[in-house]
Amino acid sequence: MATYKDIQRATGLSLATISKYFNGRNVLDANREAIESAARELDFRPNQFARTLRSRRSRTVGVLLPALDNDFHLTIIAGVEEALRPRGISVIVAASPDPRDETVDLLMSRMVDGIVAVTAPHDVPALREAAKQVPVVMVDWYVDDIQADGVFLDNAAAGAMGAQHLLDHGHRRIGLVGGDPTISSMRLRHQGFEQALSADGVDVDPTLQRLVPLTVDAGHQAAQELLALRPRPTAIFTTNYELTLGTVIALNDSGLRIGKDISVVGFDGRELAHALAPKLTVIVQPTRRIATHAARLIADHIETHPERPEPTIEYLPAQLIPGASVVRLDE
Amino acid sequence: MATYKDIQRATGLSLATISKYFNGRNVLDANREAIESAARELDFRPNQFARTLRSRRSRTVGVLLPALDNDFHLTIIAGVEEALRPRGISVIVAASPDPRDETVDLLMSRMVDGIVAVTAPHDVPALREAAKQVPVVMVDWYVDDIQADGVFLDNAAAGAMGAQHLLDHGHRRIGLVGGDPTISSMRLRHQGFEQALSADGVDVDPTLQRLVPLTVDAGHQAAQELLALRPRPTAIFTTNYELTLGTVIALNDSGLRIGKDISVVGFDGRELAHALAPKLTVIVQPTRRIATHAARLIADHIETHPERPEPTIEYLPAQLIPGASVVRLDE
DNA sequence: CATCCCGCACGAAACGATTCGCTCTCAGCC
DNA sequence: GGCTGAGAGCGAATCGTTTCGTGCGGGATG
Repeated sequence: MATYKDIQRATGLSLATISKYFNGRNVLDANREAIESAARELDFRPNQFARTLRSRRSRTVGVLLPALDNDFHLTIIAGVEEALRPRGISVIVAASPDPRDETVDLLMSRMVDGIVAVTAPHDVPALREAAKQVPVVMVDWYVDDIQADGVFLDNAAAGAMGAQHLLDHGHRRIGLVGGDPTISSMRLRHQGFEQALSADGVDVDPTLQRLVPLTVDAGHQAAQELLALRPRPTAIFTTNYELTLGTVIALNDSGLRIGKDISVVGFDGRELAHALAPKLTVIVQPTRRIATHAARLIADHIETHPERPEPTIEYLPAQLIPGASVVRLDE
Repeated sequence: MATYKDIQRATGLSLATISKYFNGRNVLDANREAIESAARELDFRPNQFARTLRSRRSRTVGVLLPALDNDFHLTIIAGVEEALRPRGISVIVAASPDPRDETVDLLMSRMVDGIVAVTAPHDVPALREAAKQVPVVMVDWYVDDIQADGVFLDNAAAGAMGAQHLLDHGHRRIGLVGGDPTISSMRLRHQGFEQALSADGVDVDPTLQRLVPLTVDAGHQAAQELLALRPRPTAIFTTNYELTLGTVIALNDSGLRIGKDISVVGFDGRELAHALAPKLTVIVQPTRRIATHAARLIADHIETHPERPEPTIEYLPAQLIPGASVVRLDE
């Protein structure tokens, strides 16, 4: 690998000038050309590690995740990488299911210039520290008392949207398969759901609700329980993709026909929704755009280094993709 | 951030000794304890960049991908990261849809210790170069004439498996929705399919085959074309997830009932397969295990540095997950 | 015409580790 | 008792950049 020294030998310029060139600062036209041709000749690329060591900037951002086993998290990585690549910023992935802070430390020891954090609560102390040193953007999971930007789905509105759609079709006895309320997004979707019911004068009935871990199996079981109730709910709303999947499987197994015998509004999984017959009506979040926004916030911070204005929190709206899984109930 | 110098100040040891300790080499017990307590005290973590600059080892592997928009690629990232995390190796993601080699160069300039390459043909020249400098493991896409390990699905067997399952159920007129044969995996699945037919004495009929780009829309259209044939194929085999999705949608739209009026064997998408009613019979590849194997090969190379034995190529078997989408044809 | 800047270039000192020779100690052995 | 060699420590050089403090030449200014 060629170094500045090789370029120096070829051009006669000082290392400082060469450095300037590669950092986009002004250099005499003649020198610029000399450097460019030498660099081309030598197939030169600046050594990132030397750069980072000296300048303490790595042009790398870390994506911090609790796990890597679901589509949401994977899509976040993809979106961030895609948004940052054109700016010449690399992405380093760090995931940790176990409740230790060392993952954040790992990123910090790699001198990331910023962190996109889809974090679970256990990482919070280290993350709070990290946020004092580099820009942090929170995604999906809300954390209090932290100097960080955030990009979130408007979860309450998403929950309300699902409920409202069912209410508009005449449903009053609506089952909910929701997630553990210690997860902020799940809590908010649940709240939105209940508020929409109340606003329409429908009593909130806790026996129709199941708040469970975010797995297919848990969703499956929760849906089975709801189906066993008498009278049965006329509709089920699920607030997470895995739960939706479990619910759909439970309904198929039960012999009930979605969109005929029972109505369903699912969450995320546009592809799945489209492939089912009848197509599933779902609330989808703009995951890719969430990632892109987060990446943009980070990149802006990195490029305009010192100034750190007040944290920005963005809420992106969910969207209802109509299928044929909701029956209109005539009174 | 504390440095070796701070530890030196605290312990009175030389930098060389401290370095030894942090590289797992032997140090007197007394010194070991002194360093450990000083490090704890100072919350010390060695600076990765200084390390890498000097030692030319980064404890980082690059994952090179043509895109980040499908489940296979994302799962590869996840699997590699998960397998490497316990070994203290980080993952850096590089994706590039456009036919330039600079992505590989990016990884090399980040001094990755190895590359897991799910690459498209355009990256090949740079990748070949890279393979001379660091261990490379190819995944999914086969590349000739390269000094690299490989982990692949046994694609021919997978293709044969799908065909055989349909043959065993009495199907003779089997439509194929397959992928562009310039993609090695697609070509092999196709070949396996045809060989299974021939071995069973069934003529290969090109009019029943559609080899198209790997998108839902292309699959949708290909399936529509097959359905328009007279006589209609009694079964369709798809050799890729996106194609499966498109085919299922086309079948639903057509009003034909999968598992009654027509049989289907899909590819990948275990979740989707499970949620459909009736469940879809699919051939699935062990994507996560492919990633894990690739990661292990890389890690082994990294940890036993100098020796580079003959390339290892591993083939992992696909698995047939039975659903209820294949009818038994009685003659 | 002397003066003041401004834009660039330059040499040298970091950045924080690893590594290359050496030196020192001490145990084992004939 | 002297010789040998293994094991561990040490100082100094080094990796490839960035950055700081200067110096220099020339156009604008009064």
